[in-house]
Amino acid sequence: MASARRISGPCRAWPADSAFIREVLDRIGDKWTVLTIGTLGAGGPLRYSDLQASIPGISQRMLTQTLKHLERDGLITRTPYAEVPPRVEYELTDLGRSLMDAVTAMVGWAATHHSEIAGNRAASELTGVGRVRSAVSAPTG
Amino acid sequence: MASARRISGPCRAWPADSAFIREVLDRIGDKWTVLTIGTLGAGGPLRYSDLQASIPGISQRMLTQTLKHLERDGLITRTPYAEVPPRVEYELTDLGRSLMDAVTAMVGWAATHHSEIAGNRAASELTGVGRVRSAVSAPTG
DNA sequence: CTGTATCCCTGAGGATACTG
DNA sequence: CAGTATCCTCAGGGATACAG
Repeated sequence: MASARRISGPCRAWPADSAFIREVLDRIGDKWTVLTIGTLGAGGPLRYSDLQASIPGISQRMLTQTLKHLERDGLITRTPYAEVPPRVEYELTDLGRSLMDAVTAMVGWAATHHSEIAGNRAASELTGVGRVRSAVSAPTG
Repeated sequence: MASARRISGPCRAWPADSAFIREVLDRIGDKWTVLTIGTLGAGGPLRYSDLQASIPGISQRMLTQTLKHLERDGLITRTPYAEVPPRVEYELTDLGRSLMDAVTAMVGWAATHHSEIAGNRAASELTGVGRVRSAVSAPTG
């Protein structure tokens, strides 16, 4: 047990214990973050209310929080205009755009394979493969 | 080609309302899923206990659930051997490997930029930019 | 060894009301 | 318009015990 890692069995070539994996997931694993980045990437500078309108279902709380996180990490810029009524515009930085590219790739993968996945899932339903919980459906003796 | 990418105000060019975006996120947004796929991708066929050992911190519940989800979607195969003691091996399918590639790209992005992000975040701490909650730190007025 | 079933707690996030 | 503050729900997921 105390011996180092068992190279022969499990392979530790992957940074499963690396903190930055977690960092990525915290970023792109949040659907609002992805949707926000995608929306900004597609639409150039957008203001708060435009973002809210463009991302169906997002709450003020989540939009604000997401924007702050993204700004904090340097993925977007926040530009307030000292006029009335108040106006604030958000825009992707270069860093943000680079993430956008990676995200787009993921979305591309999803677009390509999601029907296949759906098919597999449907098939699994029939065969009972991969059933997570022991189904409420009693076998009806 | 839809040149209708012109944007005035909110842009709906992004499938922010598409269900399959959500599907992807449900998949790759889960850290255990990513770690599991990564581990399987790096180490060939692995058994249950090897996976558990290779993914620090994962609980039996989560490992089982993750594996079932992945199997159900056709991303991995589950191969039980009728011997004693019981042995079950998990392995990526081609579909799973294709997702692995996309995930690897994301991880690559993270590896490349995470120090930059960390820097931005640290800088933001100093300037107070992007503060999510109104800081406990009273301005010592 | 390979799971399954339960309990339980934390915190993500929606709804709502208020401010500058 | 552009947020902030608060309440409250509910489900993700850890710990644990049990089964084949």
